Amino acid sequence: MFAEVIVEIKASNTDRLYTYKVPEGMDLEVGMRVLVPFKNRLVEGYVVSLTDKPSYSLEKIKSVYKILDKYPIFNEKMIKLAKWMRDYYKCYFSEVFQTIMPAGIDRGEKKVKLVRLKIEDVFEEDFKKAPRQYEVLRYLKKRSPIKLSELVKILNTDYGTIRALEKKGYIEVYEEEISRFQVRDVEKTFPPILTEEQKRAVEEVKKSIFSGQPDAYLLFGVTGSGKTEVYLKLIEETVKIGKSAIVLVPEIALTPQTIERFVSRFGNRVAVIHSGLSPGERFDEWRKVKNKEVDVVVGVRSAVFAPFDNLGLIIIDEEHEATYKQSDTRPRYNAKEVAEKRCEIEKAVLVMASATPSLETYYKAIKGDYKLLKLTRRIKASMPEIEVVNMSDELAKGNNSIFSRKLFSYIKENLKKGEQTILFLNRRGYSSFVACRDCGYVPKCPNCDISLTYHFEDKKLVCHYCGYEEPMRETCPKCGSKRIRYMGIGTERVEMDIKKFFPEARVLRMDVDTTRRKGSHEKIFYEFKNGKADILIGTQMISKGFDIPNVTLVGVILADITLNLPDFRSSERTFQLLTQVAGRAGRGEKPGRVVIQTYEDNHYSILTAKEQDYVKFFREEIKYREIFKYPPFAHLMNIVVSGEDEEKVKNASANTYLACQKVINKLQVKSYNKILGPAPAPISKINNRYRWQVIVKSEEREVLEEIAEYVQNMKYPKDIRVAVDIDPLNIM
DNA sequence: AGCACGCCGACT
DNA sequence: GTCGGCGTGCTC
Repeated sequence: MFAEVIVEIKASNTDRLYTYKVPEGMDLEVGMRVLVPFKNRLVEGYVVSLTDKPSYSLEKIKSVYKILDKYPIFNEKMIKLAKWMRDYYKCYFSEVFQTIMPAGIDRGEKKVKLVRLKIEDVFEEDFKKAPRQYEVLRYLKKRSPIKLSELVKILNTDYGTIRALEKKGYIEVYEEEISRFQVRDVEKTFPPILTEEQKRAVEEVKKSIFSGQPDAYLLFGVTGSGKTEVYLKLIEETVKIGKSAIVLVPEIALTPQTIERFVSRFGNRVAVIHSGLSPGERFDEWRKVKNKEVDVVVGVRSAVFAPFDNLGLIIIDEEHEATYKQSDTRPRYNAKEVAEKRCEIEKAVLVMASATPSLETYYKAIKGDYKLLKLTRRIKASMPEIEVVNMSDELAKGNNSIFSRKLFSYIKENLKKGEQTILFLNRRGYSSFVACRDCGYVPKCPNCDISLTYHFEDKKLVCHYCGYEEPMRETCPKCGSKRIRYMGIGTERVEMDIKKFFPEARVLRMDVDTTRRKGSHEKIFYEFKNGKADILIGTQMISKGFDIPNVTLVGVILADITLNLPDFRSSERTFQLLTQVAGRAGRGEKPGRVVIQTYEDNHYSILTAKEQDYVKFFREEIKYREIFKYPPFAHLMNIVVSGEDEEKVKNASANTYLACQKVINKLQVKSYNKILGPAPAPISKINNRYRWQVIVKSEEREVLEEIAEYVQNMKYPKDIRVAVDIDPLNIM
């Protein structure tokens, strides 16, 4: 018997199958990890298939050295998915396997040290000089075995004492595997009665689930229309026929409140995967799935690889969210595409859901590639009233505060009525940059090409890219002037101004700076939900999953921040963000209102968000996409060349450009294509590395794949790095 | 002649 | 990725 193995080496010329002999008596299975001799050392590898006839000259074939797993970690379907990912994202097999493998697998099962009494007959006189040891033995007579850590804690003794007893042979210290599985203690809830719309959606998808037809749906439902309830019902149906379900949720929406909804319905049959898990905990959740202890996984991007072998349903909540795309590490995959492929392989049903679908998804839905389901009405409440305020008018009327008169009076009213307010601003810190009024000097990060953001609380200037910090000086370091101007606003500034104008208000702020510590996110959320504060100020982390009935006012402090980013998706992002934030208002009995402050009150993103008309936004935006050949009418590829020597980076990116052209000429591409650049990336230096980029547009993804393959195998100077992202969601 | 260094290719 | 082979060029 021979094993075809992918070796754990990240290089293009080793990214293929190697054949090894399976020694007599070795119980090797497909999907296991092995240690194999490679050249003159041992490397880790993944067994992809077993065969009788080797595809390599027999005399050169070596033998598998060792099996690393007790059971296979990938099944045939996952290996098929891995192959697809390798071709589709143009990366190495080993990178895919590493991605779909649970982090922490080598940590193995968690072990606990236990202490057991070996000799029952213990005489006090033997321990005249060691009373503490005697104490331990006396306790063990009552309770044995016991956890070592517990014993030490209870008797307030030390490990030396234990070791001494072990040496004398009175006790034994041994290890035992434990599962970190804790039984959750939650009240079970029962499904509410569904609305007609919800029922219709459920019935439709149910048909596909039952028939095993790998259909893909877009569930297009306005905020507050009860999408989660549809998920829960569909999962219930899936589990009923003995299959399992995966629910993908964006990180920021994976709040305790969301988890609770799933857990209260499915109890302990749910595993949760979020980014806060340690590798060991991650592995535990993975193992629960493997051991069939759960039927449902709720989790972030990587949960799409949950090792179910009877998958029936994948749900992607907030389908439009960019977090589903892995942009920093290879493979630069999109969990949405992977889910679609996995469903195809497993004959499972895919349900993508959003109140503001991505242009690509909605386009496919109306073309018929996805089945479109709609939820048009809110369950409890009506849609909130949205007003747009032009901030230049405010300025013209002599109001130079960051609050319009309208928003100001609404906040005041809400405080009086005891109702809650959410203020949204998608930028943290106090001011986005500072400038000297006299010489115009703007402090910049020495490592990155970006101005420093002023953080008032710790009186620091901070780089939001590399984390560089320096103290805020009172005088301009260049000309010594004391007249410093604070440009642009952040959440910290909003908080300060609210406290200034409404000293009686209880205020909370939620952004990266206030949620750095574990659990602080939950803490702030519950404090606000339980009415311990009147106003919550935050960045986009407050735009999702917040279902708080007493919130009747939402203020968008400045919508233009997202609108003016140098990215063709900025209109879409703005519309989505505004709709999502607005959706936080008036979710209970009381009606909600929303005030959007902006300098561009005629922009269609803002106008359609005000009207809460997604379709209208879509029709407007799709026109631009077609004219400028952006997705969904073409695919993009971003190639970022970086290095410490700017000249070398510039040269390398020029060569990259030529290579792109060469491939396109060689392929004789007739469809639309365009190579943009080379040009410095929008942030032209990060962490002392200069960055240049080449962007390629093509109607055919295959063209981009060819280029990606070619460029990634090109020879570059050794300090130059090239990062290729096909179908990027972010081209900064 | 002896060796440091960098490039290239192979690895089952 | 990593090791060894080999050519180049410098030093003893």
